[in-house]
Amino acid sequence: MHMETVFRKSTHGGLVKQDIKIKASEEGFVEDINDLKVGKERKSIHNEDDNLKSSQQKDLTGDKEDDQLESAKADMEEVMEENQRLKKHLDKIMKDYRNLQMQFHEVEQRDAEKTNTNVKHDEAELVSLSLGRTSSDTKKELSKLILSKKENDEKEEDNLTLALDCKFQSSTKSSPSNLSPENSLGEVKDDEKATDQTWPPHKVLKTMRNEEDDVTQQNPTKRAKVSVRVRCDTPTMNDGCQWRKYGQKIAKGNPCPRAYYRCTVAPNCPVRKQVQRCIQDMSILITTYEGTHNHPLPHSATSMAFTTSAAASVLLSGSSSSGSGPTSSTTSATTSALNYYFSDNSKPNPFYNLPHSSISSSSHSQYPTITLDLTSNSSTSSFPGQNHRTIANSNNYPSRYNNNNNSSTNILNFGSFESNHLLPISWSNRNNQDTHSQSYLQNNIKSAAPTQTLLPQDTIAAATKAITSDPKFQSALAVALTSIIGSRSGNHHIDEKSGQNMKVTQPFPVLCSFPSTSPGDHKDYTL
DNA sequence: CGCCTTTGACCTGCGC
DNA sequence: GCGCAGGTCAAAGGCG
Repeated sequence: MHMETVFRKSTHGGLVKQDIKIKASEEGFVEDINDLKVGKERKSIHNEDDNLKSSQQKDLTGDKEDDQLESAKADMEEVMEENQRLKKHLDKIMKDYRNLQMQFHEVEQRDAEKTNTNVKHDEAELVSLSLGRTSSDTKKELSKLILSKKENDEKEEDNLTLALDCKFQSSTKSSPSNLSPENSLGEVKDDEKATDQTWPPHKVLKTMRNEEDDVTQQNPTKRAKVSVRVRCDTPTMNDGCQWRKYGQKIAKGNPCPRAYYRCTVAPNCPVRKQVQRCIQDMSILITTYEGTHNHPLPHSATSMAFTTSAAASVLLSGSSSSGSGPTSSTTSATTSALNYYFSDNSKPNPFYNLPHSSISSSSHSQYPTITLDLTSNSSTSSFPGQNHRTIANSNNYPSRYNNNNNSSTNILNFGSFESNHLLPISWSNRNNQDTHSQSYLQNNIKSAAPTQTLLPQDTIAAATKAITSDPKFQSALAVALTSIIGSRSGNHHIDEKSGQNMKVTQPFPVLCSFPSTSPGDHKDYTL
């Protein structure tokens, strides 16, 4: 890995940054920040053109030429200063990258020692997480990082039962089903099938259907659920997939019926979702996804799938800290409640264009569940009485999603993010299937922001420090990085056989704002 | 006619 | 063992 910075001197002495690249191809990590070129360069060039013209009319205005020369010099200095700032920015990025790499190597070494003794035991415990990316050695290593970190977490917290197994299969071996971004939702290995599926004779049909689910057998005790809360006037949230309603129930505590949908994109797809109105706010639609698609996803569904898989990865990687009940960690300050910001730049969408959202997770129920709250705003909470400005338990959530009182479902809303840093994620509607919508995931964990004056700085610093020092946070971070890197490195063809255009034709600009341990010193990573 | 929704019955897990 | 609640099945009917 080395950084390559090329500065070219223009014919008029102006310093033009031609290209800045971080070459880390051996790690599969290539960063191109050509876009960092500042407008002042253009301004400089423009002024240099002016200088040319003025030189031709030298005999007319000598004083004017001097002024222009001085202004050009001033511009040059500005450009150089800007370049220095960019270099510092790059240095900071590289420094953090090296730190992560060093941590990775350390954990990898520890993992290698443990693997020999714990492989068989772990395989039965692990939840497969494949974020729908073609793999490279980098991702395998990163998955090892996540895995090993998870093992460390398990050692630290004996009660933990959830583990993470990122399976990045090689591009030559991966099947289309494994390329589905939603494949990360709590997939478990087949070896658990025998113990988990003991059907009575009258369940032959169900058994046959489960056997047809060739990709996965999902252990109901470990598969993750991803609940998405959005403001939506339509009966269901259009997430791009095709669903067939197979049931409806009045759940206790909520007069609004809960509808059960099954994915009909593929005949044997095990993915199901539940849709229910929030009792506290009928405009809020709660959609809970469960299971793993065993088929290529329509292009319009990949965004939501990616979002839910990322949320699930956060849940699975950080479930130990956010879990509730007897298995929950007591380190409530390190609760992995991250703040996800979504917006949509491809097409205005009243439902998805929600720049401020939050996620929370809980595992008090049978399945670990993560809730993506896309209804909340940093200034206006969708839940009466819920205060997002504090590190508060979201006990005002509907009881189904947060009926725990053990501080296990926390929301850390670290305030709003500057609008120019917001990068969008689009959950495409069927209406724009023909357009190449860009999917952006921005995973922001805020350390400090000007808008959070209501939150004591020491509280912010303590919480931020607790989170960033939490190995589970690092695991979640690694998962996010893995998915991001994978999405960029491959221009991945998710579905080539079916002819669907699943190719990500544009880069995947994701900006992660990683918190530092001191307020006001957060680092921005443009991936 | 095929697909989808509706809806009551049935199954299963869990708590008491 | 019983009751409750959640989840699923499948027949019936609607709709394009």
